[in-house]
Amino acid sequence: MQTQLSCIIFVCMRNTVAKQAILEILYKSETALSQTEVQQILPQGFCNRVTIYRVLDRLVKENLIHEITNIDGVVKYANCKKCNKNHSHQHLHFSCENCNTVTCIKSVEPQFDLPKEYEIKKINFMVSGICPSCSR
Amino acid sequence: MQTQLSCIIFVCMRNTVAKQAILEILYKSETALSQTEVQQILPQGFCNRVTIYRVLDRLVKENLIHEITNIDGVVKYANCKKCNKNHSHQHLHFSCENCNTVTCIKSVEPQFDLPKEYEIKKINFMVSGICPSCSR
DNA sequence: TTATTTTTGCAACAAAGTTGCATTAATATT
DNA sequence: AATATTAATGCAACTTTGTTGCAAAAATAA
Repeated sequence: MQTQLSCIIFVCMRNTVAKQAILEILYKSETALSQTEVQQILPQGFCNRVTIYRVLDRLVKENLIHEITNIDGVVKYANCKKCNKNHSHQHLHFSCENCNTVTCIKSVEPQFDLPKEYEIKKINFMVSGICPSCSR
Repeated sequence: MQTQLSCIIFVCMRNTVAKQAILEILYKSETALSQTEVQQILPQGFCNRVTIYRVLDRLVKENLIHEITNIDGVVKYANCKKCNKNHSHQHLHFSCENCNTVTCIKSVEPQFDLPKEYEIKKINFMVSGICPSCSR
């Protein structure tokens, strides 16, 4: 099974209305979105909030989106449009205290060396402050 | 007012029993601790959990400890023993999926350049996986 | 068209964290 | 040393985020 949606091709997971809608929202969004924010964008009563959580989980597993834990602890999701193929997600994320948006800064990948005894599975590089639009 | 406690000198905040105990726990700990973990170390019924949250907040304001948002969204706190004087907290934190500990790796400070339009206030560099003790 | 398997909705729950307010404790003042 | 002041605490109630089990519905496969 293989289905085409606006920007990308995906396989494996069932192609439900909820999945299509949520994926489309994330691919159109310039910023990372939380479950709550996705729900606010979806038409009222479109689907249950648990469904949104579950769809987001599956999209992560399929490497179509990635998870970012914001500095306030809330998880946000961003599309993998310009992410590296290896899905390390080492790029920086900026969280604006003012407008409360989280943005992927895919051009900035902080470099570091960790002793090889550490087995790295996930990276979450988060910087918060005031974003360019809010600071002018 | 100025009081001496085991490792450091602090000013300003009232020197309560709860504060002393919590600060001491954090200065003796090799790993970052959550509110829940601090509570488990304190003697049973030592103080209310809300008090722990509030003491932790105040210790952060006084730059005696720093906040780390773990990859699972839970906030942990670590002492500032070997932190830079500027309190940027740019060092890496490692979260072990296995033993669920978060450790400051103060010797590793990932480097990056962000356009100056971004006003940086907080840094949260988090890497998760398997720590050395769990991987052997 | 039917069988199979995944997805969804619902209700209930859990964990982390916050708030308001009255009481208590620390510090400052006299 | 006694009292006044202000900060810290306890308690109860609440909010938000996220999770789980299970029956019903929807996708896909046969």
